[in-house]
Amino acid sequence: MVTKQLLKGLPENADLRRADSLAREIFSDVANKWALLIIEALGERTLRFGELRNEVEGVSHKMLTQNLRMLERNGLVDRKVHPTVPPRVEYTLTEPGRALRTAVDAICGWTHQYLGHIESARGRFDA
Amino acid sequence: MVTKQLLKGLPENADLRRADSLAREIFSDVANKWALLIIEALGERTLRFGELRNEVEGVSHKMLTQNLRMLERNGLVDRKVHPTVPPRVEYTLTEPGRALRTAVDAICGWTHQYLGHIESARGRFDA
DNA sequence: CAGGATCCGTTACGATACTG
DNA sequence: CAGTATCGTAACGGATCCTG
Repeated sequence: MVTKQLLKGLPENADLRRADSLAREIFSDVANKWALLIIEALGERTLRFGELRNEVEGVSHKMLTQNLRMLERNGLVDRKVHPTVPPRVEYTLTEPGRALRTAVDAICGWTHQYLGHIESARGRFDA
Repeated sequence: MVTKQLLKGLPENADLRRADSLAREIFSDVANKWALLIIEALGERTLRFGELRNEVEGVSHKMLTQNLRMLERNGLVDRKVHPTVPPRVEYTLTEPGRALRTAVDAICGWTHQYLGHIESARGRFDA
């Protein structure tokens, strides 16, 4: 997908190329720090905007809304607005979102597993 | 890891907080589009700089070198320079790199699996 | 409380030119 | 061929304003 397909521009591959560019687009959306951290923070829970802001350490108001809109647009999170005052907006991972989360979990697990390994690699490189 | 730890600044948690910030740093390094695409492109193979540039579609010379340095520094890729002329530089995933690749594979698989799902979600959202 | 809009500095990125 | 350096532009991202 992600790597180069050796399509020679044959007409019958038109939809294949379209799917490929769509996949690339989705990958670009999803493969960014804040999106992945938000997905990880949501987990199995339903969280309000403010709660999410507390959970995802370091995220700004702007980045949170921006990424939440993107995730909602791609159908990874469900956004439920309660028409109260003050407003209450809850976010939950959808099924595709939860499916992606298992991959994010793997990355988080990997990070911890190789923490020491990476730290010493850095030490060697920086010398 | 990634989500907020409720550490109250107790001295005995100093190293825990350090590990956490390191984990965050690594996560930020790794959770970016180009890094993940490079890891995916390398796979089990050993590739030269130019080959990698062809495999990772759309990557610029600059982004490729920049991300390769970063991955090398973190010990995810091994860089082997052959002292010939013209120079020949080969890149290979290390064991930690291959471990991370399984997670990247999962994301790629996910992308394809939910492609149609996401496309229709977008259609609904944009309406 | 959620979130849009604006301003503004910082970084990412591509293009180009130059070295061993 | 691989890599560094520079430069100009575009996108990112944070702070701060305002609205329902």
